[in-house]
Amino acid sequence: MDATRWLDEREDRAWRGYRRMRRLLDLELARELTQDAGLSEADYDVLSDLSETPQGRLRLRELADRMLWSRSRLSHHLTRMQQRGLVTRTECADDARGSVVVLTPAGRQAIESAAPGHVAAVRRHLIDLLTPTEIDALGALTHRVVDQLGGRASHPRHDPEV
Amino acid sequence: MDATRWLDEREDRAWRGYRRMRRLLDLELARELTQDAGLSEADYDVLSDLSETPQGRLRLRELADRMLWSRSRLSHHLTRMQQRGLVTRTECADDARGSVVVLTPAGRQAIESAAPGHVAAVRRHLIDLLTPTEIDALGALTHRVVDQLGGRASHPRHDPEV
DNA sequence: GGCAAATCGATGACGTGTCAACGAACCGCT
DNA sequence: AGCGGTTCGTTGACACGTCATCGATTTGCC
Repeated sequence: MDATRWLDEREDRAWRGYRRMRRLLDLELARELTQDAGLSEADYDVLSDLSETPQGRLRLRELADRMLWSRSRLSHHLTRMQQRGLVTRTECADDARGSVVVLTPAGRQAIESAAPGHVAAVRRHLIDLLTPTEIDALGALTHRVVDQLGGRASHPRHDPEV
Repeated sequence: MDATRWLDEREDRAWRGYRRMRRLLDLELARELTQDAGLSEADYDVLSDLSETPQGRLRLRELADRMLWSRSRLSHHLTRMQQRGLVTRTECADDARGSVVVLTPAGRQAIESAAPGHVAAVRRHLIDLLTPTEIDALGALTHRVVDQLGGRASHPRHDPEV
């Protein structure tokens, strides 16, 4: 019994479009970002999240959760960013296991000078191409999907089982 | 003159939602795919594109272009898939430089048994969560963005300049 | 207090993607 | 036919992500 409900024409169009947009948008934004600011998207996201905190500092675990990254990935990536002088690691006061990621002046400088161009690129290639209605629809739809996928769970879920 | 037009609340909601959905949806679909079919998303896409051709064969260049992959990436990936017996390489009749990727019976078997589950997952986590209006909006919006980014161009664009 | 279980972050091995470079073949022009 | 420029696909080195594992600590429970 092949009861598979394949995608109809409209669904297929949406799905293929989504995947294609996903790929092209990523390539282009990454390209402009490295070219204009010497940062990867990963770098940008780390710096961005850090700069949104009052102190420019976050517990490693907290940062990983916000970004939906594994701690391992973040740890590796921070090692590289640290070598470039964008962030530093500090001991965590209230938990001797933990470490705190801190934005360096150079890091803050980097994100602040990269942000305007990046936002402009996001506008140029996505936001400004949509109608207000579409913006709202996209916001609604994506959040619904995220909620359904359990947006709060950290990423490397060891399957809490049932 | 900091004339940067930052994202307003709605735009920000759409942009963050998109990125979060992108990440979570990918993780979940990849997880189910490996678990249920022993395939990565990359494997699935390669097999899927191949199986959509009448002969189950495509010029390497052609496949790379369709997938928006670099030839290098595809070549590396095919080497691995070939070792697993999912595809083979054949010489190209009308161009001695080229090679043709061919779906093996095992490869066809793999995609055919993986497809129903994958489509079901796409429905469960995305398509079936959207209203018909949203489906159409998503289709329209993504295609517009893709067109604007020059959807036809192969990926490693050596900037045709101007 | 004391002990098992869980959490935190780092690390090494490995799979995968990117980039630059290459040889081979094709194309267009003379 | 010959020659330069281009395209095809492969390869090796390197950057990045994942997974399993580890030591150190914290937490929960008795």
